[in-house]
Order: sequence, then structure tokens, then C-alpha cells
Amino acid sequence: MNDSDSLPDPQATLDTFAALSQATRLDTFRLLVRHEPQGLPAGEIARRLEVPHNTLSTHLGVLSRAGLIHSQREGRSLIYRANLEHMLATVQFLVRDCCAGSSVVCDPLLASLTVPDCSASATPCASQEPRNDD
Amino acid sequence: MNDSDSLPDPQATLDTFAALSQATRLDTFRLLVRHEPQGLPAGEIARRLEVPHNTLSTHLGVLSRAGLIHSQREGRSLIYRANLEHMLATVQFLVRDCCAGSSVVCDPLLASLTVPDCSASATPCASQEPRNDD
DNA sequence: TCCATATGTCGAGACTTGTCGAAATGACGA
DNA sequence: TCGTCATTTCGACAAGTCTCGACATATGGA
Repeated sequence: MNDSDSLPDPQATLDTFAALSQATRLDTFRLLVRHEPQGLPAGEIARRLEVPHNTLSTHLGVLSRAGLIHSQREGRSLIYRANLEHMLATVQFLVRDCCAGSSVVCDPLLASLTVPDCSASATPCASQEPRNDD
Repeated sequence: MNDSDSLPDPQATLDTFAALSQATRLDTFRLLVRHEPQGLPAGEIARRLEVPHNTLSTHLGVLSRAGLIHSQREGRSLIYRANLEHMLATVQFLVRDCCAGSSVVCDPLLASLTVPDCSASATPCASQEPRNDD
């Protein structure tokens, strides 16, 4: 969307889907999404997901290379955060295909994408506290 | 969405991403999206993508089991069509996570999702003819 | 019924991915 | 500098996936 990452080409899209097609990694990404914008340190993710730290580290590497998350050192910890813009760019890459083919197909798709749970934006549907489900 | 398919649970989401994380399958899905709502017969897809018919058949099976496409017999051919609602449901499954975590994060994401290329819907951005790029 | 066309299923080989113990790196405090 | 904590890298094995030849099934027409 803005800078460093992802004008999504087919290969980037492929990597993104591959990254999200594994249970531990999908869980990791969802966990990080729920903890935006503070993020979580690698060890904390491993503990919550009950995955050995070295296994998780491998998965974090895959997600990171795909552009779905990024990390930042903070003392001894590496804080990981979800990169929502990348997710968005990937979705748009697919939507754009549909769009170019037919707006009759595209419009209802986009329409239903705009009004899930809380988009009204006047009334936030949840507080900004991270939830404490794992 | 409506009926048969996909209140997306994590496993369905996993299957969907796994289906789209392989080059031939992503190409197949995009091709079908561009050919909504007419669809394409299996043999025609194999020809355009230059993939042996049995290999393609396997991939069509994966996409089909994931709910991303469906088929309909027409004479000797099986016509395949993209199931955009499933794609949509999958995306919403992820967006909902973000939404529940924080509307500050959610709102801009949804906002940018609503206004790509042609959503205005008064002026279709493309004709309904399928494009002829493969 | 027989043949041609369209598509799917099976099975084997090559390749890729996931997992986890053990060792390495990096950061902090004493 | 040394010890400790947080995380990553390495290496090996098990498990899974992709591909494609050969065969099977389904449809329609002569």
C-alpha cells in the first residue's frame, strides 16, 4: 500500500497464502492481529500457542518473509506485529481480478466486504484492549 | 453467506489458503474469477494454463473441496465456476479478528477495502465480456 | 453397441515442508 | 568478562504434496 512492502505480484500472493495455510502460522497471525498495535514477543506467542520456541521461530520466519508480520527488537525480546496492510494488499489483488472481469460480480462482493460487524466507525464494536483468549 | 457453504471455521480457512498457495491453483482460480459468471470447462482451463488434464483435475479437486469453485455438467464437459462468496467469507473471517481487537485498526482496513478500482457501481470499470488474456 | 471425446482416479517417484533436539547468536546485568 | 535469558539456526527424520503415465468412467453420436 504505502512503501516498503508489497505491490502484490502473483509470487507474493502465493507466499502469503502458503504462509497462512498452516495451523500454527494462521493461529500466530490471528493472535497478532488481535494484539495490534502493541504486538507480542516471540516467547509469549510460543507460550500461548503451546509450541516449542524453535518451531515457532521457523514459522515466524515464514510469516515474516511473506510480509505478513514484522519484528522489532525491544531489549532482549523481539516484538512481532501483524502487517495488516499486506493482508489487505493481497485481498485487493484478488478482488481486482474479479473487478476487471465484471462489475456485476465485483460490486456485491465489495458491498458485503464493507459492512461486517463494526465498520460503522461511529460505534466501535470492541474496546482497544487486547482480548485475553489465547 | 447464504446456504450450503462456509461459515468459515479455522479449518475451512486453512483449506482455502492451502488451495490458493500453489501456482497452478491460484492461476486457475484467477482465470475462473475473470470468467464469471459463465465459467470454463475443465479441458479449456487445462489448455489455457498448459497443464496436463489429469494434473489439472487434481488441482480442481483441491479447489473444489476447499469450496473455492464448483462445477456443473454440461453435455460432455464439466463447467467450473469461481465461488466468490467463499473467498469473501474467508476474508471476513480474518477481518473480523482484527475488528474485535481494535476498531482503530479495523476501520482504515475496511475503508481501503471498499474503494478499489471500480466500486463506485455507477460506472462499471469493465465490460462483462471475459478478457482474453489466459 | 461401438467409438471418440471429456474428465476423473490410482499409484509411484521426486520434491517440499513441519517438527524438534542441540548448538549458536545476541542482549542485558553483575 | 561471565552467566543468563530470549531467540534463531542447523541438521535429521517423518510426513505431506506435486506431477504425470496408465487406466477408468461418463456422455453423446453413428
